[in-house]
Amino acid sequence: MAVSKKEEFTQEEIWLADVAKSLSHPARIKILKMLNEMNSCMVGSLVDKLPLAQATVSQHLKELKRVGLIDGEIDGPKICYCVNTKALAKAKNALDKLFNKIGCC
Amino acid sequence: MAVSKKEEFTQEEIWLADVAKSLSHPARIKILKMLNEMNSCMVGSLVDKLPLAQATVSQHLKELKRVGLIDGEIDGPKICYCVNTKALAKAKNALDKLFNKIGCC
DNA sequence: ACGATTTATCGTATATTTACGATGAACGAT
DNA sequence: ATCGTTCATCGTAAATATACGATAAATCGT
Repeated sequence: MAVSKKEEFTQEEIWLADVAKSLSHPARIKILKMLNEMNSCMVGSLVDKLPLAQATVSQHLKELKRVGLIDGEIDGPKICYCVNTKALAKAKNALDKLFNKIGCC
Repeated sequence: MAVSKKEEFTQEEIWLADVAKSLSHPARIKILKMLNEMNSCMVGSLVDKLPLAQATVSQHLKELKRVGLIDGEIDGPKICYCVNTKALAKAKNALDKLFNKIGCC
């Protein structure tokens, strides 16, 4: 795009769009599910179960971390990722609010 | 990307990611709100209230239509867009389900 | 039929996303 | 101190997204 017009919207709209963007790839949806289902949340475990290279998984984790949906905790040479339940709740509430608002035409 | 790996995920994950993608731009968030708030849902009315050119708004509408969140109804030379409440409810339920599933690590 | 109005589509430029191999940085173990 | 393990980052290539002006298509009114 020539220039982004995103800054012309409200902070709430920009933030919500950003959260949606972080959920806009099936790998990231799956990662969020896996972080909850698996005992271990090391990056290697995720890479093993995803059809993606380690570098790519790391990029997806970075995107989820960017919007705060997950946190990474250093554990020796490994890193344990986990869902940030607070951020998750905030996102859920905002999306619920949006969906409730837009009912019908 | 060299090649998309999206087809390696479940249909549910792909679809949910697609819905999230359609919500991943503030203009599209705003359009959904406006379609509900405004009496008229003609494209021209949307263009008037958005900081974007007509062609760009049309593109955003196309994206929302692609995933089924809105429908367009021909009304003479104009087109009246409205939210598809059924698709909206489906999206809301799927997102709720996802958010409820992923609690904590 | 003609002109005005409304919206979609085309063409295009630039930015961002997705993907991977290679490399680097941090740590534990020997 | 060195080696293997783990993960992030860099560099890069290709796909997709965003934005706009210009143009086409459809419709209504005259």
